[in-house]
Amino acid sequence: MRNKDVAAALSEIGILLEVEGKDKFKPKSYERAARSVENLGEDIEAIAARGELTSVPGIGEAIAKKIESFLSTGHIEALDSLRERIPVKVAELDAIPGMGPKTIKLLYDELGVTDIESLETALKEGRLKGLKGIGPKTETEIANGIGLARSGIGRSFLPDALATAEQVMAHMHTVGHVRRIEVAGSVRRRKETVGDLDFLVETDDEGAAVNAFVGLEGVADVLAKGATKTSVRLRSGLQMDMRVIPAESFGAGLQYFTGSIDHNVHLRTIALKKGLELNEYGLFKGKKQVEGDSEEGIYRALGLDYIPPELREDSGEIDAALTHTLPKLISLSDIRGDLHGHTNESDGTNTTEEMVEAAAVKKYDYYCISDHTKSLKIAHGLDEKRLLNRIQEIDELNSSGRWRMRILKGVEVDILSNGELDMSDNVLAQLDVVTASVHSRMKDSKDAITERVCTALSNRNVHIFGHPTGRLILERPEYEIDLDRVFEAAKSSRVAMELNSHPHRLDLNPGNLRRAVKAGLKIAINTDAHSVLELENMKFGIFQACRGWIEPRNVLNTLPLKDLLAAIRK
DNA sequence: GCCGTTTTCGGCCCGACTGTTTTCAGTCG
Repeated sequence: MRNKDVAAALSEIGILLEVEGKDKFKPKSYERAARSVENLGEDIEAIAARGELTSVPGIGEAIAKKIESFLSTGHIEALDSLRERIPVKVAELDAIPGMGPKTIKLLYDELGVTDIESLETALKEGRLKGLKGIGPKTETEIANGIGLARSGIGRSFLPDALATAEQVMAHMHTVGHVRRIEVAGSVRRRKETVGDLDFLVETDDEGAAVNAFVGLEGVADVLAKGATKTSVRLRSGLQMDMRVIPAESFGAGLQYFTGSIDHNVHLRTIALKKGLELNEYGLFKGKKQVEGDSEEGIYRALGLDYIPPELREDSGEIDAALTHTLPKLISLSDIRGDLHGHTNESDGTNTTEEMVEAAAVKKYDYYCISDHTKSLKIAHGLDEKRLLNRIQEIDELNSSGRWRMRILKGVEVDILSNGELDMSDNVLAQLDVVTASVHSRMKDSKDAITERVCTALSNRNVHIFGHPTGRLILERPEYEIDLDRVFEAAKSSRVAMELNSHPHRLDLNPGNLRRAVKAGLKIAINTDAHSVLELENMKFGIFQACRGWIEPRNVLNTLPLKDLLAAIRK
């Protein structure tokens, strides 16, 4: 059972209640709970098993009971009876831009529309005409919305979104009469994937800024164009919003549009309790603006330490800011080396020397070459003989004196299905850093994978557990694994958890990073680079580490070489 | 339905834009 399924069920209850229209606030509770579950770092089943569901923000007694029922039976009675009363695929219809609960209800009551198919038929037959509140433009909007929903345009990976944002900002600077432009939203929070881009602009010529924005290369559609807010959709499907904000409100605007929504709601509640009011134009006492030009000022005025965007998920950061216990987050400059990288000896594209040279340019103190092992045939993995040759080769490179940086001898050894390692112990013992990873039989049972991993980590030659959950974002879910047991085993054998920095992996996720550190484990932030270019992915690992509240002292590869080697020695 | 430095009841973020309206409801973020 996946968190996504639980979130979808809660969200459906929320939308159905909204369509029903009896209560204004109940639907919001379900939607809040659904968001909370969706963004949970941990498997909801594990939390339920501990009886701690109500400790999740937005989940109280009633919703906890419903989740438990869903986990054990696959059903929620309240959802079943709602579906009976309103037999409409509300999630499907709600996903159409421009369609909300009121429109769904109207179309169901008047035309019997229950899903995208019947909506399309009703449109084609012209049956929407004459309905109260639906004119020709709304009809067109719904028709276009169906196309968008069908095209399945979803979320973009952070690196792609960031690259687009950089291009937009550069262009706006040259033609948009822009004094200042920032990207806010989930991009600024460095989420793994983002659904749209939010820009904040300070300008001396609003008209010029708006025209520059709607005239950007690749704009397919202008969704809204007002005095301060403009929305466009690119041909790629990505939606971009721009808000024009005056200088005295820029910090408030940045804070507001960075979100997350739950962080903001929490912040506004604190403001209200202090007799203040917070909106995108500032922090107000009555009509008087108390703060607004800087984010720092707003947090300070609310009695909070400054909260970095990566932490703004309403997952404890506001309490920590109140009590001055926020983490001192890691940054890219804390990283002294990279402990996981491939070469063309296995499935990488560059030679060992090319990878080493590129790592040296980064002024690392050390770089670890860790190719795959023999059972990963598709990656041309190394057997004992080839690995021994590599050891000798790296010794020679180190003694050549060509680099000040130390090249570490490593391997990414496969964890076989019985928990044994795909390389003999006496060869592993000759290496500096051994990362053990799962690359096969990912659909085995939770018990099988957990047992297999715990066995592997008990091998005294293993230093790091690579990409611990095996997920590929937007592509492949995590394999089922009991991380609590794995963390326990890793703690007793002094094995670190990898934070794999590849933007499609980012494994461990933020919630699991926090739990790993809480369990007393060290984190190794590695690129797993398969090419020189991928060494740049370290920054995405750092973003993710920040989202996981990681401090430099939690991380293995912030240590100088000597300390690193001492730390992993067993 | 959730939640608590106005705590177990009574609130619940709030502003911008659009379309179909003659003053506002619905959607969105």
